[in-house]
Amino acid sequence: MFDLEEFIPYRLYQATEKSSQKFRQVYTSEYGITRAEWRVLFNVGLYAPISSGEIVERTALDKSKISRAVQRLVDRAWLTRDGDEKDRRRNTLELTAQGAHALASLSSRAQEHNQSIIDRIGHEKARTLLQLLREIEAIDSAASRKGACKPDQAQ
Amino acid sequence: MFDLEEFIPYRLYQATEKSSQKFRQVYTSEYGITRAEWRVLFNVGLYAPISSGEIVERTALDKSKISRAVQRLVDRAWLTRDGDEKDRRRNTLELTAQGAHALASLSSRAQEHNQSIIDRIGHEKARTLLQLLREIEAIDSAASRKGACKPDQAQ
DNA sequence: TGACATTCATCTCATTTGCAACAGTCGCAT
DNA sequence: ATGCGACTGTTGCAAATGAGATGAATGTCA
Repeated sequence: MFDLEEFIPYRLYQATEKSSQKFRQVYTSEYGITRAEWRVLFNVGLYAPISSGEIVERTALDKSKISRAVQRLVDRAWLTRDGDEKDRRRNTLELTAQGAHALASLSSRAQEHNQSIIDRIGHEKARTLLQLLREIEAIDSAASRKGACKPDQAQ
Repeated sequence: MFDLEEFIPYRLYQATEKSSQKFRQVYTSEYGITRAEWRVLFNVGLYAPISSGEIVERTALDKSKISRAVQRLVDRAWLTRDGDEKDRRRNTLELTAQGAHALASLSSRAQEHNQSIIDRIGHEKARTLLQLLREIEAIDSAASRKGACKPDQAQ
């Protein structure tokens, strides 16, 4: 009989939720942003100048979700969104000073949070886990598909 | 500097989405159910008779989400929902024959899907991964909290 | 017993979400 | 240049969602 407890996507989901809980408290309660906004902020911080579409690829979130998250961050003056000069369909996103400050603060909290997880399970195990997760992510979704695979989820 | 790529909750989220993509196609396109409904179905299959509240605890999904998922499955005649005789606030959920049939079918698909992941990364690595995920899940969220941690998430 | 807090599930309502449709832009063959 | 398909990001809309309120059942304790 099939055992739900051994079903890898299920275990991954549960571990994701558990490991995210506290940090979600931080960015929702203290900073008033959503997970999508947090994703966008971090990605702009690391890869700016970057377009919305590139963030969609990196995060595998729906493009409309990214579009609206970007809009809210621009409204909050954490990001600037300028038209790309070479391709005017695209946006170019960058941090404002205020956004950079918020990101620095959140980064620090994320670092603490990550360290507490690593401390909990041990450094070696954490390294192993990250490596395994990268292998899971590398699964080629093009294999044996009937149609295109959609990102994001209803849950 | 903080590295998003090494942030365990982020890697977990990405791996979860990637590993769930194809199977989500199965239960959404072919069976027309949501992730929450799938969770409920499996949990009732494994632990029936079970109440809505117990599923909330097991899945860490929001109680209203579970309530509505149960409602839809009852409407679809995959579940029965009877009042508990000893505590009439509670529900007792069980599969109908039709629900059991759907679950058996979905289980088989889930088994295939899980096996394809295991084949991809290797049996030993899969075992290691599951063990590590269980350790992550076991993180005690009671440590150093200010308020209660909420389950589930936005987005 | 009676008063009152707690628990369970559902429901309400404002907000968020995913999907599809859309407008604007580009690449490229003609 | 022109037509046309592919792409980028936004928006409309129905459906899903989360937080808190509600109603009913139970527990607690004097």
